[in-house]
Order: sequence, then C-alpha cells, then structure tokens
Amino acid sequence: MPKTPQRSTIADVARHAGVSKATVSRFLNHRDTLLTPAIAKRVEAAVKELGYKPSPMAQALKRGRSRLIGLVVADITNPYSVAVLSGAELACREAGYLVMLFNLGNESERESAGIQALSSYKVEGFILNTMGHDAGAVLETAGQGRPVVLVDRMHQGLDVDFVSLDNPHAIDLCMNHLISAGYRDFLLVSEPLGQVSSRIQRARAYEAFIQARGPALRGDSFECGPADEAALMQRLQALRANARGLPAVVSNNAVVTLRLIAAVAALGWKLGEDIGLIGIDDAPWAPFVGPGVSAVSQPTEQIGRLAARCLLQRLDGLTAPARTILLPGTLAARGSTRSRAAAALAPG
Amino acid sequence: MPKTPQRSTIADVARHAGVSKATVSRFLNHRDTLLTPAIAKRVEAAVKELGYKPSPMAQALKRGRSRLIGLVVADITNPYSVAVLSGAELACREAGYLVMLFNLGNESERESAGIQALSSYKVEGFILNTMGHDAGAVLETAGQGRPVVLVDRMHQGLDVDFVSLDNPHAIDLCMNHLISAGYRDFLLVSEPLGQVSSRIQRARAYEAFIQARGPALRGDSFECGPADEAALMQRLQALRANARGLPAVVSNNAVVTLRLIAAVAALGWKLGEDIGLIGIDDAPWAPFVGPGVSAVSQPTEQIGRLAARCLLQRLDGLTAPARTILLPGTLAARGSTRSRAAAALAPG
DNA sequence: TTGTAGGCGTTATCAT
DNA sequence: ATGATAACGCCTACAA
Repeated sequence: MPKTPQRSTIADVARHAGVSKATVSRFLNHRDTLLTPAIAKRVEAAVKELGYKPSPMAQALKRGRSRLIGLVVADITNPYSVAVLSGAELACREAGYLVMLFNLGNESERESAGIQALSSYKVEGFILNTMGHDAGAVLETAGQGRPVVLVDRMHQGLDVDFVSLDNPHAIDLCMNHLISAGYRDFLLVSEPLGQVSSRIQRARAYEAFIQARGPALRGDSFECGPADEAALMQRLQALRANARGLPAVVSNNAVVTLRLIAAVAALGWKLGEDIGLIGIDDAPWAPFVGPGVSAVSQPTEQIGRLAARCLLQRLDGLTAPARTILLPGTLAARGSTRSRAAAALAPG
Repeated sequence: MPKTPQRSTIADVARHAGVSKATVSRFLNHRDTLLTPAIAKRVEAAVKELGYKPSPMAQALKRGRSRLIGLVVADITNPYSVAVLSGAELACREAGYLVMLFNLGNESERESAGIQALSSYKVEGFILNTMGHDAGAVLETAGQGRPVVLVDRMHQGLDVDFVSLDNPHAIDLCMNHLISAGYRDFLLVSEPLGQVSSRIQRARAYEAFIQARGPALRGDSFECGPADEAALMQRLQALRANARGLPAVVSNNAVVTLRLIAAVAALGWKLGEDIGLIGIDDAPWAPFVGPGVSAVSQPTEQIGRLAARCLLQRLDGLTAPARTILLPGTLAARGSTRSRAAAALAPG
C-alpha cells in the first residue's frame, strides 16, 4: 500500500533548492522580476523534481481570486444549456480558468443558493442562465462586485453584459418562412413564460408580427407546462378545426418541440401534412423526425464562448458599459413546414 | 455604487459577540461541546446579524477536505453523461456536497489534467466516467488515497467501486428481441473501442451471443468514428446485399444510433423495412424517428445516484472491498425492429 | 468553558 | 536580488 504521497508545498521546494519560500513564489508568479540565473535554475529544478503544483485553494485564500468561473444553468438536461456550457468551458479553460457548475434543475428557488455557493468558492465571475427568481438581489450581496454575464435570460435591474440569440429576428425567420410557405393560422407554444426573458421576448415578437400583418393572419398562443399534454392536444385540435388551411405551430424551444411532436403523434397526425411545425432550437435528431422538423438553430457554442469572453475581458479590467450581444439564428427549413399550406389554400 | 460588502469573517463575528475566534469556531463545528448558553446566544446572534458564512476554501485549506466531489465526464455532449451527472449531483447535494465538473470533451489526454485539477481543489472523492487513458496511474499520485467510483467505464488495475449498465444483459436483450423478430444477419456498430470497457464488453457479449447460436446467425462488427460516414454506408450496403432476409444493426450507444439513422436516411432506406435498428441508450426522440427506434434504455439517473451514494459511503468510512453494481436496462421495442424479418424469411 | 497561538500553502511587504 | 515575516480565514492543541 503506497503511502499517500503528500503533495509537495512551496516550502518543500524552497528547502530543496536552498532558497526562501519568497524566492520560489517570485520565480513562479513574477517571471519578469529578474532572478539570478543560477537561483532560477535551482528553483526550476526543484519544482520539476518534486513535481510541485501550487495549491489553487491557498492561492485563492491569499489573493481572494480563484481562477474559477461560476456557471449557473437553469437545467442541465436542456441541450441548450449543455451546448452553452461546453462553449464557455472551452473558452475559460483556454484562459486558464476552471468552470464550476451549478445546476438549478429548473428549481428557481435554488438560484440564490447556487450563486452563494459559487461565491463562497470565490469564483471570479459568473455566467448565469437562470430562472430570474431573485438573481439580482443575491448578486448585490453575494456577488462581491464580481463581473456577471447573462446568457439567454435577462434580468431587470441588472445592468450587465448579456449574450443571447436575437429573439425577434429568430421569430421573424420562423414567421416569414411559414408565410411564404402559405401558412396563415398560427399557434405559438411556449413553456410557461414566467420571468424568463427569452420566452417573453419570443412571445412578444410573435404577437407583434401577427399584429403587423393585420387580420390576414390569425395567431394564438399557449403556455404548455410539462404536465399539460391533454390541454395541448385540445389546443392543436381547435387550431386545426378553425384554420382556413393548414395551420402551423411555432415552438419556443426544443423541449416544447418534443412535446409537440409527441402530441401530434398521439393525435395520429403527420407533420407537414396535417399541421406545420417549426421550432426555435435545432437538434441533431430534427432532420429525422417525420419529414424533418424545421427549426431556427442557435449558435449555442458561440454563445457560450462569447459569454466567457465577455467575462474574461471584465476580469482583465475592461470597464465599458454593459454590452448586449445578440446573435442571429439560422433557418433550417425541413418537411414539417413544406409548402402544402399554399396548395391547400390555393385560391382561384 | 454600493461598496463591495466584504464578506464577514469569523473574526468579525468574534469581535461582534465579544468572544474569541475559537469560541465562534466551536459554536459552529462542535455544537456538542457545551458552551455557556449566554455565550452561545451571543455568538448565534452575531452570526445571524452579520450573515456570516464560513469560507469553504479556508476550511478546505485547514482541514484538507472541501465538501467537494470531483466528477469527470468523457463528453458532456453525450446525453448519457448529462443524465448521470444530474443524478449524481442531486445525491451529492442532498448530502451537502457540491459537484465540481470536469469535461474531457472526448480528449483522453486531458484525463490526467482533469483529475489533477480536481485534486488540487481538494475534492474529497472522484466520480469518473473517463476514457481510460491513464486514470489509474494519475489517481495513484494525485488521488491522495481519496475514494473513487467508476461509472460505465472500468479501468484495469483500479480496484474501486464500479457502477454501470449490465452490458451483457443489455446485449442479450437486444439480440433476443431481434431474433424473435426474425432477424438472422447482424452488424454491431460501435465507436472505436479503444480502452473503453463498456464498448468492449458490449462487443464481446455480441460476439459471444452470435458464436453461441452457431452458423444460423451471421454477425459482423464495425467501429465507426465521427468522420466515417462513407465507410459506414458501405458497410450497411454490404450487410444488406449479403443478408438472407432483413438484416439488423445494433448500435453501441446513442451517438452511434444517430449516425446510423443519418446513414440510413442518406441511403434512402426506411427503418424497419429496409433494415432493422436497435440501439443501446434510449432517447426522448427515439419514438418519433421513422417508425420509432428500438432501444435498450439505461437507468441513467439511477446510475448517477448510486455512484454518488457509493462514494458518500466511502467518505463515511466504509471500507468494504470494491463493489460492482450492474443495473439492468429495459427494452423499448419500436418500429425499427418490427417483425418483418420473419415474414421476409418465411420458409415453407 | 474559554482564550491564545500556531499553522494549512500562498503571496506581498518589508527589510537586507 | 533575496530573505524574513505577516497576513488570507479557519481550526485545534494547549494553556488558563
């Protein structure tokens, strides 16, 4: 049984090299400070020989900074969160930071707990994709004035960097596509809007679009929770019954898209034939469900990378006013919105 | 602009309560040690008033333990990893631990870096779902004798707790189902086996099954990397050309299943009609792709929970010999393996 | 029962 | 250019 090989400390290195701890520390941190070459060599050798690695915790304690970035995601189960996470993680890693993850599991009450936990580990900044429960208040107290960047979800009264899909543009992409495919009757299905800014923005953009086109378009909306399958099916039936041609459903995100796909299947309908469907959030399986599910795809990794980059800039001392970075989505038109609506309507 | 409200320290509390730091510390950690009620009250009040929260980093530095669990996942992009992660995270949280995540992004070289990074933050234990590059060696050195539990992937010479799907059973589930649906010609498609024990085990179980049934069955295998679409399509065509009826493909995991679905689509084939398909790993979209994709579903959250539980027991001092926990998968038979093979073969 | 003091592993401020 | 030394926030002998 190998004795637990105690990690060597800076003191060990100092002893081994016959210098003081301070010298070792300087060699490590302030390479610029000129050390006598001979000493430098000795220290370097000792470091290598002992396999010395500084203790991040001790450094954090001393410096008040930890080389840690705190990332709070609303729901790690949502592929969107994961994609953002991996983008952010990569960017942080490249800059020498480690990401500490806190998953809310969609429980907004845990939001402040998450921020506080992360904060207590002295994370140097926060990337937040949260529920909007009370992040603002908590950050005032626990944030310690550390930089914050919001992803996908904005919070009122929190004047910080914000990175997100350009939601109105994404909705326009959906709607213009649907209209040019001949659809005239719509239903927007969202998860319960709550305080979630992205959901709200999409709903607003949708309503604005419908309004702007006058009575030629009919647009309704529905908030669909995880247990609302029955209600959802009823809404879909009503939509189809009252439509003047083939109606289309617009889905607020991938989770809802899947619910819609299930509902349509349960009704025995076929996508693109009995109903149109397009969603925000593309997914790797989308091309293969039915005739292919149309979607507006988000540049998720890029969102994550940019969020991290914003944060890193702040950590580098950038003091510019809060920035808002909106990234365009891209349309992937597939069979679920093929131009049958036009045919069905085919006027004289 | 609110002054950054410095977190209050134990010294602040002591001063506020008019006692020594030691007393505060005792009040916090050793509630059993009898304190004069009057003093206890004063300390309690001070703690509350100042909103004092101990600094986990300082505690970790002093105690050598951090209330942190290190979790290394091979690829956070794989839903399997996420599911395990969320199960483990929940169990850890309930026990008062925070999970620190390290994502390898499928780069096995980063495995040791991950373990070391986590270790330097003094995580109290490791949950590893890694590539099998050199985790063993690294743990000897960096693991500091802290408990480890392996998930899904075993490592030679690492005698620790192991939680996983029962792979042979899962393969038997697949194969028996296929056979009773009339299939006789098979292809197993895996990601490159490498050192990954689960992939290897599944491949072995598959081969064993084929062998055991004698020449009535024909079974081939193929290792398919991310860029092997063309080769994959060729293999599928060869499979179909040489088969005596409808052949079936068995997919090693969800990632491969998606690749197979794409290949089948590119060939213009229909699942369950031109080829059978069943995969290990179920997915929420599986019922809606083509006629539904058959799968053996893993109890992923449970795997994560159990892994965490094993670890927590070890942290509680359990010294039992290394355990192996194998969980059964469950078959979800769908259209992609419907019993057409039998019909096609229909002998006299 | 409570306080004093030392140290966990670093870094930074002084001297030297 | 280098070396003592004092923190960082906390815990724990040991002393009182």
